[in-house]
Amino acid sequence: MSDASAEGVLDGRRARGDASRRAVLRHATDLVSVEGLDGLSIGRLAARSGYGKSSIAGLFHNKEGLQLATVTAGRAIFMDVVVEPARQHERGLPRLVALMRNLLDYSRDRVFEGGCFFAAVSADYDSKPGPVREAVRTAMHDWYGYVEAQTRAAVDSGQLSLDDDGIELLSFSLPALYEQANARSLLWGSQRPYVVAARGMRELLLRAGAADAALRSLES
Amino acid sequence: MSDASAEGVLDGRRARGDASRRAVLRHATDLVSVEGLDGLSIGRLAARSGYGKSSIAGLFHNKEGLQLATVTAGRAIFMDVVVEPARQHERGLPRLVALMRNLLDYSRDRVFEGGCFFAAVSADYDSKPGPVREAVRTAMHDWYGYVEAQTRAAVDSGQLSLDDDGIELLSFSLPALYEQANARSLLWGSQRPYVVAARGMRELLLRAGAADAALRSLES
DNA sequence: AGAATATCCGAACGATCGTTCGTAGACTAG
DNA sequence: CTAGTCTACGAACGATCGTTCGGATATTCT
Repeated sequence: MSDASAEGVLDGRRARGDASRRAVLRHATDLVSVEGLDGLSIGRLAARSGYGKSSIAGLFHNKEGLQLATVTAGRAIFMDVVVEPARQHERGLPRLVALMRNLLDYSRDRVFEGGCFFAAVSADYDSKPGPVREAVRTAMHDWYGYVEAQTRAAVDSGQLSLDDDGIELLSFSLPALYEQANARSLLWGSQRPYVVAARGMRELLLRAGAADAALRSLES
Repeated sequence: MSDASAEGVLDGRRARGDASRRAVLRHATDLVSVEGLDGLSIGRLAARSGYGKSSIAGLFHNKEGLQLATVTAGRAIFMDVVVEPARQHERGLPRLVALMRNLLDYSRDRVFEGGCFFAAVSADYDSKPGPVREAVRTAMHDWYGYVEAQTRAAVDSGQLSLDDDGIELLSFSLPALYEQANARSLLWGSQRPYVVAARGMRELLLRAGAADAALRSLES
C-alpha cells in the first residue's frame, strides 16, 4: 500500500531513506535550537546537510512533516540524554535529582547548538494552531507530567513531605529554575546561571524535606 | 544636517512622521510578541497597519531600524505598565512585591497579544550577533538588574535577611517563576500558572524573612 | 519666491521561500 | 525480466521577503 510504516527492517530503499532522514534531522535539530522552529528553512538545511532542496522536501513530504519529524527527533535526543539515564536511579527523589542534574548538564554541554531544544521550540509555537503546535504541546505536557510524577513518587515514598499544592509548586519551580538558567546562560554566554539554578533546586528540595545526602549530585 | 534627532518639538514634518512611527510600532510590538522578533515582516506589518510597505521601510530606514525601534517601544510599554506603577511604592520589599504583582498581571492581561514581550524577544535573539541582539541584552540586563537592586534594597532596609548568595538566588528565582507562568499560560491557555507562580514567589519571600503583611498583594 | 527636508505611495529589483515536475538510479515484488 | 516503489537531483513555479527608485505632497528654512 501507499503507507507501510510497519514494514520489516529489510528494505534497502527505505533503509537508505531512513539513513538520510536521520542525517538530515541531526542537522535540523541543531538548526532549530538556534533559529527556532519556523526559522528552519529547507534551503539552509539542504546547504548544511549536503542534500538537495527537493530531496529533503520529498523525504518529509512537506515542511510541516519536516517540523514534526524534527520535534520527534529532538524529543528522542532529550530522552536519551536527560530522561533515560535518570531511570537508572530509584523512582522518586533519587530519580528527580538525577533528572535535574542531567537537565542542567544537558543545557550546559550544549547538546544542541542553541541550548535547550524545547526552550527554542516552545517559544516560537506558543501561538499559531496546527499539528506542530500540538506536537510541541504534547512533548511539554509529557515532560512536565514526568517531573510531577517523580515529585509525587518522592512524597509517596516518604522522601519528601508535601501536600498536593506543594507538589504542584515544586514541580513548577524546578523546571522554572532550569529554563531561567538556560536562557540567561545563552544571553550572557556565562555558566554561572547553572550554579545559581542548582543551588535554588537544592534549597527547594531541602525545604521539602529531602535528606541532604540525596542532593549530593546537585552540588558544584 | 542629515541626522537631527535633537530638533525642537515644532516640526510638522517630523511630527507627522513620529505619529506614524508610533502608530506602526503599536502594531509591531503586538506582532513581535506573537511571531518573534525576526518573524516580524514589513509586508505583514504594512497590511496590518494600513501603511505602504515602502513607507514603513522609509520611516525606519531598514528592517534593523524597525526591530530596534520595536524593542525600544516594547520596553517603554513594559516600563509604563510594570515598572513605573511600582515606583509609587517604597523602595525595597514593597516595590519588589509590587513589581512581581504588576508583572503577573501584565502577562495575564495580555498587554501584548502574545504574552510577555521580552519572553518572545529574548528567545529568538539568543543567537545571531548584531545591534538587535545587543539591544535585547541591554534591556534584559537592566530589568534583571533592577529586580536585584530592589532585592538588595530590601535587605539593606531590614525587610529581608539574606546574604549575597541569597540575594542573587532570590532575584534569579522570582523572574524564573514569572517566565515559567507566562510560558505555561500561553501553551495551555490556562490562568492557573499565575496562581502557582504567585504562591511560589510568596513562599520564597516569606522564607527570606518578609513580613506576611507585605505580601498581601501577591495573594489570589 | 525658491531650495531643502520628510512623508507617503506604487512599482520594480534580486533573493529566498516552499513546492512541484521530470528524470535517473537503486531496490523489491510478481 | 518486468512493473512498481523509493530515493535523489536539477530546474522551474508562484509567493513573499527586504530594499531601492521616481514622483507627489506637505512643511520648513533662506
